[in-house]
Amino acid sequence: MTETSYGPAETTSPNFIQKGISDEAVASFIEMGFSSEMIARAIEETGGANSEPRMILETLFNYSASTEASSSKSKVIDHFIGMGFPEENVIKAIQEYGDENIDDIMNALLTYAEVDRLGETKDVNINTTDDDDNLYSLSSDDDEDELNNSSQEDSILQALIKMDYSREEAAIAIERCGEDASVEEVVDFICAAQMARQFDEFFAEPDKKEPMNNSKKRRTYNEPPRRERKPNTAMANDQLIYLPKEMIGFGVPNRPGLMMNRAVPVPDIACGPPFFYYENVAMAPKGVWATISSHLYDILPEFVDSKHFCAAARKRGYIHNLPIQNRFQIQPQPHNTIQEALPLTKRWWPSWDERTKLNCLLTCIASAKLTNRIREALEKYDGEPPLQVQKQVMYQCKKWNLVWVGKNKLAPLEPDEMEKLLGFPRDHTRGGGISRTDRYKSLGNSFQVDTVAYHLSVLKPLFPNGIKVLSLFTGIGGGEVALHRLQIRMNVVVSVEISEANRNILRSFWEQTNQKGILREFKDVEKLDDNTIEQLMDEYGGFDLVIGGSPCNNLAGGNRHSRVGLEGEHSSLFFDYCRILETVRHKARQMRK
DNA sequence: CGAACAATGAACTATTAA
DNA sequence: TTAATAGTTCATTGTTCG
Repeated sequence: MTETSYGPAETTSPNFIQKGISDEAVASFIEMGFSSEMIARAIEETGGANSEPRMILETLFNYSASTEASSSKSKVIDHFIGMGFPEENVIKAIQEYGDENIDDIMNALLTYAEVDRLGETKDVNINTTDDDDNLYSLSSDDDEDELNNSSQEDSILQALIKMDYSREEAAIAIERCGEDASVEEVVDFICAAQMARQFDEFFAEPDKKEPMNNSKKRRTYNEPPRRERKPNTAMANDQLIYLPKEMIGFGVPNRPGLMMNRAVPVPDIACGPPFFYYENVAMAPKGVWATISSHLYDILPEFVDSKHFCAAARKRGYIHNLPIQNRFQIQPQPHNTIQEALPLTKRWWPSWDERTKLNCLLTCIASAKLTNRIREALEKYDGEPPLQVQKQVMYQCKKWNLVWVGKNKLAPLEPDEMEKLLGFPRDHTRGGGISRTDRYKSLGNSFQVDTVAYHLSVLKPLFPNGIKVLSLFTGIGGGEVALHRLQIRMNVVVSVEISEANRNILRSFWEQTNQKGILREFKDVEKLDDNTIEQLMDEYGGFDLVIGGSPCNNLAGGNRHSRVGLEGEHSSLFFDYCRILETVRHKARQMRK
């Protein structure tokens, strides 16, 4: 990865920019995640100075498609890097053992990791090298209290911890699988255990079957501790759904734990068509997801953190009746770390800020005064500030998602950076008279496109001739952008969105991407009555997909004022989602007869 | 000038999980 | 304990447009 310019005054452009291709075009390719080398090659191949941006883009897509399909080697490399092994070790192992035998590579990597670890422990105090790469390699300094155990069992434990399993979980799994078990076996065990746990949690009925004072009742490890405080009585009889420790849903790319089938199948009554896809915040007040699930055919939510897809966290629950096999990612894939996604920040990132992922992108940003105060505080010190100061700065960085934009200079994300992290095209929310504040608001309330597209990708082979979509709470069109980037043709989109600014954004996206299908816009889900829905279905021949995430204002943790649960003023619109979905499904059944 | 709108910054707060 | 969290309200200042 070559760093080029970092400020408007710099004029050191890469060579290919002089060849008649506009800077903007090149910048947008880089924006999309293609490397300078690839772009140069694509320009060369499509006619040099005379090539058109469209042709270049097509060629670039072909590159990424072909590397995806033909190079099993790069796939294997990605696989192991995804597990958390350092890239250099992965390449070394593949050079040594080829890319065929996964087990051999795994064993080699474990050996390297072991060697590295022993090496590290010897020179613990020589940790303050100026090597920038240190920032981006996985740090495992926090394991210093457990040294000198080089048994196979321990190396497997280390590997599992590197894969982000908890020490406790990994240790239990190793114990159950026996000393001689391979890493794969242990991972399989953990996955099976996760599935079983999901199943148990969904079906366990603590209130009915066993009295709560039965202390023998086995508690799952992520069950919250019992409190003296009385639980919310409105929810006391509801079945609770617990959040999984690792928010990977039915699986995310490049990580272990991919499920081939749901632990709890979709009940017959909810099986498509039409398909539906519902989304909301994962960390809603207790009992909310149980209620949501009970209103959506008791389908178990899929909880996914978008940090597995991009450089920002976004913990969300999704309830849908889509198949889960053969999912794929949209291309080009987003950058995986803050430093890759925002390359201009890399230069200013201090070594004591170890973040590689941002926290959840919200609707509010930090004040300029705050970042200025931090700058003034940091300027007092020549080198690294004292630990206590570092700690306070990091607290603010994490709280407000600040990034380094200059020496001692922090700033909140710009709207275009949020667009990029969320998987939208550049300037998706720009123009059309929308204020900056409203851009933040709309973006903060949006889908993460790569995550949603991964789930929706299963629709591509099912609808080769395009689909008809009913999009509720459309917002800035996260679902539509996902479908577009999946190259699934949208024959009809009936969109319901209350905000005029957001409707404008979707309409201009529709025009800019030359959509041939019909875009029909409504304002208010509450006013979309059953008659209208049936008329629309008659007119268009039904819907193939009902997609939407209902308001989370009254569920979100950030809300100090009215976090009152699903019945809140805004969040209760969820019930309109249910009403509309059921109307569509009922009508669809009638139309099939 | 003055109304309307946009931006700013601070003070709010509690549930949940690890 | 620490950490995270698609947020709301309100006073104030800035900006635009007749």
